[in-house]
Amino acid sequence: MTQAKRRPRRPGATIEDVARAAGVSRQTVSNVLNAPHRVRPDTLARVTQAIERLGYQPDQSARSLRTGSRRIIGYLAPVDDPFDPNPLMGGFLEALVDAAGAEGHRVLLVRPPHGAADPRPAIDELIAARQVDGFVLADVLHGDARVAHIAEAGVPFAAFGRTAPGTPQQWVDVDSVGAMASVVDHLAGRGHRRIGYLGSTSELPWMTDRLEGFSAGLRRHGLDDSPVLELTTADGDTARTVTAVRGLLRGPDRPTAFATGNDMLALTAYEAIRAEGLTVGRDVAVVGFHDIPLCRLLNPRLTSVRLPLRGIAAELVRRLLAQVRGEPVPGKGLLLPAELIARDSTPAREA
Amino acid sequence: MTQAKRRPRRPGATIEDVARAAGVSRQTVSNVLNAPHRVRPDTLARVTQAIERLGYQPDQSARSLRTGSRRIIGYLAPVDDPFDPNPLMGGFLEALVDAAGAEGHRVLLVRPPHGAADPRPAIDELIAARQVDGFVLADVLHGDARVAHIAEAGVPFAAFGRTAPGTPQQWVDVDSVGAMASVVDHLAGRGHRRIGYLGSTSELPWMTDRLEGFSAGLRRHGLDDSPVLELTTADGDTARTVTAVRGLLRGPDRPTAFATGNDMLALTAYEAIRAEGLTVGRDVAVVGFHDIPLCRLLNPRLTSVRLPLRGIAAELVRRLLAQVRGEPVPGKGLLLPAELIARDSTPAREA
DNA sequence: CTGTTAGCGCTTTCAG
DNA sequence: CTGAAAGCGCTAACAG
Repeated sequence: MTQAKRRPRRPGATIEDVARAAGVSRQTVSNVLNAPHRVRPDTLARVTQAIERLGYQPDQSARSLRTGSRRIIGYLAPVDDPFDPNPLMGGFLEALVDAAGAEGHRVLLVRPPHGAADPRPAIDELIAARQVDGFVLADVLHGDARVAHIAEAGVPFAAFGRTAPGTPQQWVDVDSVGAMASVVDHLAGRGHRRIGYLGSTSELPWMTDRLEGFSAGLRRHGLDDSPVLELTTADGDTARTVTAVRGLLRGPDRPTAFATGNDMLALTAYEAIRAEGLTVGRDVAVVGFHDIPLCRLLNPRLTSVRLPLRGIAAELVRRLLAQVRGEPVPGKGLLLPAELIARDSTPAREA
Repeated sequence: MTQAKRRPRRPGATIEDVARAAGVSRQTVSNVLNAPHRVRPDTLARVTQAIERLGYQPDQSARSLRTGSRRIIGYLAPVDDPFDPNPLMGGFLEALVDAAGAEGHRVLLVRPPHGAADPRPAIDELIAARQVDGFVLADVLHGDARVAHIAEAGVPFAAFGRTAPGTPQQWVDVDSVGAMASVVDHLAGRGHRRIGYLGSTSELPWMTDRLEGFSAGLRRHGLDDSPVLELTTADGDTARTVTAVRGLLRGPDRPTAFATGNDMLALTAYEAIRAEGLTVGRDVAVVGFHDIPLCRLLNPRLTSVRLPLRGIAAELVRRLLAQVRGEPVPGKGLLLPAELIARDSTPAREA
């Protein structure tokens, strides 16, 4: 009685319970779980059945203590930038949880406390308490302080976004250049010869990549000496952006299509086009970037570039766990292609 | 040497290292951490210093194994509905991580594997592996299967959204009725007498609450016998919604303002208003709901209702941990007020 | 192929 | 107030 009182254990079955139920010893049960091939088939069946019946699962804390593997991945979420609403936060996180789950790992969310900018203490705590096997980072920039810190601590990680040359090249990223070039392909294929680009002044690598891809696309189609219209505007200042786009639409060589750096900018383009009395899609085609859910709700529905989030997540998990397990890992980063989702904002044009 | 080889331990310091460094025994170090008052001040100082110096933190697995407390909260994320983009996924999750962190807990993400609809196996695994102390659920509906399942398993939980009468009333929710009534207050205060409502046909409780709050607000201002304009349309069918709203705007008693069930519907209202050649804000005021980042980017910037996500998260964590610790918990749910953020889409009107 | 033994790092009685 | 001893549930050596 006192003993029962003393352990406030949840009704969870222990390995011993299973062993007793199956008439074997603890270690046999352990073997069934961790090295099934070393157990005789009939014994295995009996034990497996007992496991099922009792709903047994090893206590992860005990297992971790013993093996050193936590089966948990720490996810360092980016701080959401309200001006470039992050498609990652929704879709990528889901993809990451799925990918980790497929490998028997869970995802623990890490964020510096509200107000604190430096994520390193939060990272250190997790490492010191040995709560994670490694980290996945999103929105990684070249000189990312988090990467440097984690790398120095000698903890495995994998980054969504290219890391600096000096640090481990454990990253996966979207081929933004190629993606934006394919946007130009798409528009050129629909007969557009004057294509504007609506980007952002931000120096974020993916933003500069998109502009670069746009230029490359124009060149590929011999449009680089046709009126190239590049417009970079201050983030968040929608009204000014609308004005600028309207100016372009009134100019002599009015663009018949716009490629944009993200879906919100595409929305701004919609507004400017309408303000000029033109019809989006028919008069001026628009392509967004990110393919956030909003795209399907706009009128006309917005053609956009969908990031391969599931692929990225899977690849990140694969690389991270390879490091954790001490398996050989590719020493180079990986670039994944994005996919253009054609919708009503870029209709096929009459010849 | 063989011994060193055999344990692939991360360089983390152990309690023994600290004890040795401070010249005390292990248990004294443990006491310093878990019962500081039982340690002599000078000893405490010496040990604390050693802890700092070594960057020591208790191994969470070992601690969990011993105490039974995991210091981890499982978060059951809602499956994101593309037609009612969930403001929770971003803001609420951040708020939850913060609130949990303030109580020394971390957040583990739970989702059924991609494709699988039933979240219960995922929940059961977590419980059986004793990986979490309890759950926080979001987007909880009255007859929520997850709640029933977790409650039956006898595991502590706290829900964002009201649970059914039969189940434990461990929930926190937004006062949607009051919030929408205050939207009417806001509009009535700006002189509007004919206010339309743009909602959704969905039977989601918060949506019906918003409509109810709208009606209550009208009544409060004696507007309930003025032309009450309620419009419920099918989710996602933007084009049809625009048409319907345009119809209202052409009618005899044209509304001068719209309250809407969410920000995307407000965006649809913008579109309809413009299509009628009217100006949003000046001719027709619009109020959204959720205050997603988009609100600040629209032109004019959208007045919207901001959910008290931080308050909700804090209260959920408080209630959950009270259960975990066996402290008394309030047997009733809690309703928190939302806040109206006035912007340019509802300008003060000239008399 | 199965059973015995030891110990991961920590907290918690219980004596001193 | 501090030291010794036990054991949480599990896995990995080794012996049978």
